This record gives sequence, structure tokens and C-alpha cells, in this order.
Amino acid sequence: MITKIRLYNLQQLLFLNDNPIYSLREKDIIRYKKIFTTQLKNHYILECIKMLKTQNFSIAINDTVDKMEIIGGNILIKDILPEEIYFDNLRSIKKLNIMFADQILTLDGKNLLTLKEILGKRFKKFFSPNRSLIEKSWKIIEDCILDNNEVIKRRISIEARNKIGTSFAHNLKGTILTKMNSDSEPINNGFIFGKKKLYNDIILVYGKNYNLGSNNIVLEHYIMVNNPDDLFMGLKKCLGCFLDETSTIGPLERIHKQSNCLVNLRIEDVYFLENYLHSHAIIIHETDSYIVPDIIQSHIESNIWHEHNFIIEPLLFKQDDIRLNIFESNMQKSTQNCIEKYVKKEKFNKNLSIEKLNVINYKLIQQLGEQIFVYIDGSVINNGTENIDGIAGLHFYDKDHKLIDEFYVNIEHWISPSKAEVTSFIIALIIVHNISNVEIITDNEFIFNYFNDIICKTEIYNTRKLLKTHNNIYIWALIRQFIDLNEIIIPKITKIKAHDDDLYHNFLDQQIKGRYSDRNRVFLVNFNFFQLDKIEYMLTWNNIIIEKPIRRFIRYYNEILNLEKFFNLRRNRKYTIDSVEWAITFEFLKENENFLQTNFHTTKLLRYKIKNLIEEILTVEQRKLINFDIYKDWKCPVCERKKETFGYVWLCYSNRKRMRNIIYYSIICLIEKIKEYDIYTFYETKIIDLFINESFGEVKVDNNKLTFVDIIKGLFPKLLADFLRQEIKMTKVHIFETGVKFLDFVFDSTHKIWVDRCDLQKDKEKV
DNA sequence: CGGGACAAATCTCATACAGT
DNA sequence: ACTGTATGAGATTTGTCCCG
Repeated sequence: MITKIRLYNLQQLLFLNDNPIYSLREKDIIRYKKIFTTQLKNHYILECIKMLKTQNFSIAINDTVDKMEIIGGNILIKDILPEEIYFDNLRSIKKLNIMFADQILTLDGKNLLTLKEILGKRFKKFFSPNRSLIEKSWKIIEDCILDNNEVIKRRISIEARNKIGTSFAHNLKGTILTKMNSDSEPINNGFIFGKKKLYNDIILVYGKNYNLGSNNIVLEHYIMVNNPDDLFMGLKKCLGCFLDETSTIGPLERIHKQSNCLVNLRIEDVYFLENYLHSHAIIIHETDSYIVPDIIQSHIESNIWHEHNFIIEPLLFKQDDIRLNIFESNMQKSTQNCIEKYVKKEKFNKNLSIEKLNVINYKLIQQLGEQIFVYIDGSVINNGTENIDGIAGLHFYDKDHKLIDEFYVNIEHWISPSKAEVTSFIIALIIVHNISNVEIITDNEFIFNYFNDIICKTEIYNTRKLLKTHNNIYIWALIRQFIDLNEIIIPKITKIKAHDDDLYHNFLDQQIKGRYSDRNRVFLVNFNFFQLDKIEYMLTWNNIIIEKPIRRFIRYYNEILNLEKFFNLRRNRKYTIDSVEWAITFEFLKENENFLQTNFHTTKLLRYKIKNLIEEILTVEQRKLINFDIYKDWKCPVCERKKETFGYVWLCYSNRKRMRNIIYYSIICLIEKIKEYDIYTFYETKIIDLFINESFGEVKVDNNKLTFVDIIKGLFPKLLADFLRQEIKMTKVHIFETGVKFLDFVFDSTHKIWVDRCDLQKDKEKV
């Protein structure tokens, strides 16, 4: 609840139209932080949202209420203005309280209102004295939205119109129309206008209040002398026209001026042209005419005609806020049956799976309470590859073990054997929700135990506990809800051994496997997790709901992300071309150390190994990067002839013989290690040939192929691993051990070269 | 504000199991 | 034989409350 209040607070501050966790984007957050510097400094919730967005996580929201939507217009001001301009003028926009496009447009959506008109609207908030800032912002907004060629008419530009479209306004969008009533005092300087019926048409008549009767108003007619789109209205006294009704009106109480044209109007049809207390009409005495500034005739008339339509056809009028309808749809939901409530409707397959589930449910009802057996199983193929695929299956039998029906479901997202099993289980529960005397037979011990636990437990389950389920959180939460809300008749669960002599279960198993090649009758069932009472928000990643405990997911996610980052380093480019058996490399780096203990020796060794792996050991070239002035003329300390790069440490002429020996002995070592297992027969020459023929037997620097220098770095060539696997048929564990020992041997012997070289270097530095 | 006590969460590791 | 996942044990880390 407190979090929710804070979210509302944030929504208010950032002037958003819905829940900040819902549609706020990362780059927007950065902009908002620049605008509201103090308020958003170290804002905990905003920082959390930002973190979610940067990592591609988002939150699926359970309920319309939780979306915290401000219901009104369809198009946001934010969407029609260029981003820069929107954020630059956000403070002013917020003060004006304009969020939707229709707040700043005329009712027909074609013209832009003036600032004065907007300030006269109902949604105006307390108006701060800093009016100049708002006026400045408004000018900028006008520049964006108005059509360059028709600024005077205040037409909106084509681009803006394309975004907004045309629609009929269903209400007056906050426009205040002040009508006259019989209590009003007669006024002299303000203009009024009213609707007048003329034959079959209705026209608007402008003028001044002449006389206030009880039901009718006599209006001194003025005619318009300028264009209706102008930013002012020019009115001139009418010298008599076809509207004149002087003769029919009869004696008037107050006649202070000669009038040639008087019109009689019904009092409910008469409006004030502007607030008469603040009227700024300018009189031009010579012609007896007036100029009323800052008012656009066409806008006013548009408002009147809309209101007129609403009076004639009240059904056209609709409130913008339709929250009441949401309440109604909530009421409808409770009447659905279990299948329709919990299975999500798909848009395109006409709810095929719901139909099928209903059909099976109907068939089972026909059994009239006789014993029913449900066999369930899930299957996964190509586990651990990108071609992973999963199908769950259910078979329904009557009391004589005659097959009633079958049902197969495709498993999507986070496919795993356990998910396939749980999916089949929950579908079985949903189908038999209103049927008694059912026995569900499963081969999965976990489901059997966990379900029994749920049934037996009396303690109340809260959201936190639900989220701690090991996997498939939301499916288990649904199952728990069935039981908590008494929505299903609890069936009997039986556990059998997998691949045993149970005829029916084996048949099911075999049928499911047949479905991988024939998808015709395999359905797709998505569950409607939004029906969960206890869970309002669901964390998603790339729009896929995360079904693991969040912490564990983030851990896996980070591990993969970091590994990917490492692989994609520029210096590792070569190893994406010619592959490396990374598992052996990482095992070699681990230094056979316990996670919870460490000592100085291994730490030092590990540090060196990693430096070695990423070619960052302190060679002379490396030192030049730090201390160029001192080392600029230094060469390899061993031969004193060439520049000492990482590769050259091993390539140096003086080491040539030593390196050759190391290669020779490392091959011997490898062969010895394999021999130690005593179970493999192989030709030693084949291994030696491999080293001679392939590039990893040579000491050189190559940008494309693995060489012995890479083996020194601690990389085990995949080619060699494949050879051990396929030719010698070693087990994985043995390849692991041998590989690590081989790398250790190479490391130890080459490390000596490095140590010797460092001694020379030290002597040199002392001089 | 830091430390102590306690509870809960999390981690690693070893092992079991099902499927391929 | 290999793979991925589930599970439990034991150790460590993190969170919460209370106190001075």
C-alpha cells in the first residue's frame, strides 16, 4: 500500500498518464531527473524502475486499477510534441494541467485553442504568478503544432493532424459556457449571444442585452464585421435586418438608445460572450462598433453547436472517465466457469483450446459420477540445445479403462521436464474441476508430494511464500488458489513408477513422442495469471514472465551476461573463429580451491594466470604504456634485439630450444596422463601427429588460428578435446582431468621462462 | 549510529532422477 | 554416459529489531 502511494506520488510529479512502472522508458527517466533534480535525487523507486528498464525487465500488471491510468483523451500531448520540446516545457505543461491533445484543441479537433481559452477551462489548476514562463512555453508549443501557412486560422499542421486524427468530441472537454438566467442583472458593456430558430434552421445572433424579461431576452442585434477565424471579434450595430422584431415585442421598459434591430430570444438559449466583469471590449464611437480582443468566433460557435447536439441527442454525450465500465466488467468475470476463467483467450485461434477443454469436461460429466482415470505426463526432447521442445499429454479413461479422450499441450517459455509435468497436472485439475470420483495418475514424485503438502497445510499462504516456490511459481500459485477458494473438487492422486509395466502410462508416453512430428492436434494453453488474487505484479524479462524465484533468475541472468561479455571482448575475437574448450580453461583457472577458503599462494597464482590469459603480464611493451619515458628504448631483456610483446616472450630466439622441449614434454605428459587411467587404448603417434599437423603445436602468433602461445595462456583447443572424445573415447570427466593437468604442466614449465626473464629484467632495472 | 541477537534468504556442494 | 533440474544440508550473508 505504501509503495502504491509512493507510485501515485511519482506519477503526480512526473505528470504521467499511467503507472510509472508500466510505460516509463529509460531515456525518459534520465530526462525527468534533469528537470526535477532535487525531488528525484536518490529517489528509491525511480532508481529501481530505471534499473529494471536498463536490464530489459518489466512488470506485467494484474489489474486495470493497478495501471493507475488517467482516463481521458486518446492522444497524449507527449506524443504529438517533439520530445525535446515536451521535456523543455514540462513544467509549464504541468502547470496548465494539459495531458491530452483534446484539451488544447477545438472540439472538432482541427484548430488549436488560445492560451486564454485554455485558462478559461475547467481543468485549470491554481495559477502561479509566473505567467511569462507559461506564455513563453505556449508560444513554443504553438509553433510546433500550428500549420505554418494557416497560423491566423489556428489550424493544426498536417503532421499533428495525422497523429490526432478526427473524431467527434463526446463532451465539452472542460469548456465553461456561462448562460444567462433570469436573476442576472442587465448589463451594458458585455456582449451576449444566443440561438435563434429561423424557419427550420438555427442561427446564432450576437448583440447586447437590451432588456431582461422573465422568460425572454430582448437583444440589440450586432453584426460581425470580420473573419470568424480572427483572434478578435468586431461587432457593429445592426441598422435593421430581417431579424428585426421590434414591432412584435411591444412596449419596453427601458429605452435609452435608438435601436433599429431588436431580437427576441428564450433565456435558456442565451450565453455571455465573455466574462462581463473582465470585459475588454473596445468601443469605436464614430461607427458605433466594438472590438472584442482575444476571442475567436469560430471556436465559440463550435462549442455552442456541440452543446446543442448533446441537447438534441443526449446519447452522444459521454464522460471521458469510463471507470464505471471497468467495475461492470469485473462483475461479469465472476460468472465464468473455471476453464474460461483460468485459460487465457487467444486472439486468433478462436479459443480453440478452451473449446476442446470444455468438450472434454462435458464428456466427463456424461460419465455421471463413475470412476474416471486421468493419466498425465510431460516430455522434453533436445534438452540442453536450442531445439528444445516440450509437450504435455493427458489421457482420460472411464471405469472400464476405455479411452474417453486425449489432450496434448505445447510447452512454451522456460521449457523443462518439470514444467511439462506441472502443466499437464494443472490442465487435468482444470478439466475435472467439477467432477467427482477422479483419479489422476502421475509418474512425477515432486507433483505428488507437493500437491499433498498443499492439501494438508492449514497455514495461510501469502505472496512472499508463493514467490519462493522453486519453479513454475505462477502455475503452482494457481493450483493453490483452486484449493484455497474451493474452486475444484480435489481428485485422488496416485504415483506410479516411470517406465514401469503400467500399460496405460506407457501408451501415453509413446503417444506424446509421436506428437513431436505431428503438431496438428497439439494445443496451446496459456494460463490467465491475472486471475491470481495474491499476485498483482509479475516480473517479466523481454515480455516473458519469469517463473523462477527472482533472485535465482537474476543470478543466472548475470552469469550468462558476464560470460557473454567476456566472450565478446575484442581480444577474444580469435577464439570465436577457432573454438576453445572453455570448460577446461575455467577449471584450470579455478586452482582446485574451495569456494570458502583461500590462501596467498593460490591467490597469487590465480592473479598471474588471469593476467596471462588476457595478455596483460608486465612485458616491456606493457610498461611503455605506463612509463613511456623510461622504457621507450628498452628491448626484450633476454635477447636485447626486438620489442617485447606478449607473444615475443615465448617466440624469443634465446628461448627457441627451451620451447621446443616444453612442447615435446607436454605431449609426453598428456600421453602419460591418458595412460594412467589404464582403460584407453590409442596410438601415441596419432597425438604427436596432431601436434605436428595442427597450428596449436607451433610457437607463433596468429590472428586466426590457435597456436601453442594460446595453450600457454591456458586455452585448451577444442580440436584436441574432440580428438580425445572421439578417437580415444574418453569420458567427459577424464578429459576434464587430463586437460587441466596438461594445462598445469604447460603453465608450470612456461612460467619458469617468465620467471627467468623477470630476473634478467630486474637486474637490468637495478642498473 | 553501531553492535548483538535472531530470523530469513542465499549460496555451494553433493546427490538423485528422468530423459535422450 | 551425459544433461539439466530438484532437493537437502550446512555455511554464510542479509535484514530486522532493540538497546545504549
